[in-house]
Amino acid sequence: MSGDTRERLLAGTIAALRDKGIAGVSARSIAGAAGVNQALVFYHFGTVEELVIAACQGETQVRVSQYADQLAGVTSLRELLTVGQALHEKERAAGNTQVLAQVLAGAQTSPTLAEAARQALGLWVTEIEGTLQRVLADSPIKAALDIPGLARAVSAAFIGLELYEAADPDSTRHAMDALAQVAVLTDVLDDLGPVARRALRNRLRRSANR
Amino acid sequence: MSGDTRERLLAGTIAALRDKGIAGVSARSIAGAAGVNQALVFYHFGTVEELVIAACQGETQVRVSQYADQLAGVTSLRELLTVGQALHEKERAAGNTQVLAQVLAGAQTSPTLAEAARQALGLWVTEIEGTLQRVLADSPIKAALDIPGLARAVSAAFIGLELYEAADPDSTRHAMDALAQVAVLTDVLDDLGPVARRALRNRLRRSANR
DNA sequence: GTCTATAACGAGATAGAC
DNA sequence: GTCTATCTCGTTATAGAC
Repeated sequence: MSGDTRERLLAGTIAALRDKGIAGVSARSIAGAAGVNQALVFYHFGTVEELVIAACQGETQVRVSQYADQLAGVTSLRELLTVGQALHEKERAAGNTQVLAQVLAGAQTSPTLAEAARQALGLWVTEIEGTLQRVLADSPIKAALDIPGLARAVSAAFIGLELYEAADPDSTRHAMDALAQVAVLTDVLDDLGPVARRALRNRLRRSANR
Repeated sequence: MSGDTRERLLAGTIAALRDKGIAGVSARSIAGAAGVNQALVFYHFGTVEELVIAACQGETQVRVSQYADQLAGVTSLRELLTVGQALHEKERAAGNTQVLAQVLAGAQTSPTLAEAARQALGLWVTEIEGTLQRVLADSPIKAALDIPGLARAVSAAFIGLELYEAADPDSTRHAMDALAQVAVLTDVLDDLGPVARRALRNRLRRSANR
């Protein structure tokens, strides 16, 4: 039953990454979590690193597509933040953002791991970028913002928050709340009257030229 | 020459953490980077983990106090972002934010490492929080924001960006630029005329009550 | 495809000479 | 305080029985 073993190993890798971090993953810890023999890691994936890469890719694809529908329904920045927070909660429980964060930490050492992390994060970035583009389509602040860059900043910020949560859960909750307030602020900006709107546009033009 | 060896080991730990990540640090790799005998790790610090904790604490204290002066001179959010970017660049070159990120990644496994990361990040958070408080003292957006939470979010975001940079340097640069634009936006908000200012205040009050 | 056994090596940590 | 030598264990990875 080869297919089943492969799946078990992939799931076991996610579990090991989540529970022990990048420094704690090994063929043995993965096999233990998967409930299979250690040698099968090498039979099916060649090296531990290849297995980690495969698990990270597969998991991220599943997760991103799972949230694509919800993100497609978002119409404001505040809604986006709400979805983002729900996402963060679920991901935290399932431990998948942790996986991304740990692979990213491991990417420091290994170029192949770095490439895998880049691609996995790229999936999230694409999704967020599209949503931002749509949500801000009619906003006066759109012209002032580099949306692709913003999507990348948001993605990176979530990774940082995920890591931070392990060290200081209370602080992380505060941080999430603060981000929600920032989103409200931009909503307010979006919602100004025509006079303020014009002032804003001028002010932005001045800033851009400096 | 005990003091010297301790220093070498602490510096070697930073270097090892920077170059090999949390998964790659070991008594041997640290001793190699420090140019001392492997057994001295245990003589001076008991365990590898204790050494990592000591190095992280010491390095962060030095770094934070090094930037305290610059942060004290900041008077606007945009300036803060500029200082932040310069800080990020220098830290990147010296590899110290990396150290924090890697320790944070390792904090998943070890409660003692988690505590060390919490304290180290707390030093940055305190500094940033104080600066934000000062910079936003006269701002209409101050009331709408949870500044302690914001300081934590900013700190976590920088950690995420630091990790991201290893995997995708170009994207990270874009993200940093986008963040600078967001700061400009808040500066604009700060700089509105009295009419828009009042509208903003009302709008924020409504948002807060929802 | 899956298992056991094992080779080869690096890890943390300690004992003891100097 | 520093070194060498060593113990014990966990690691990757492979060979070969089933």
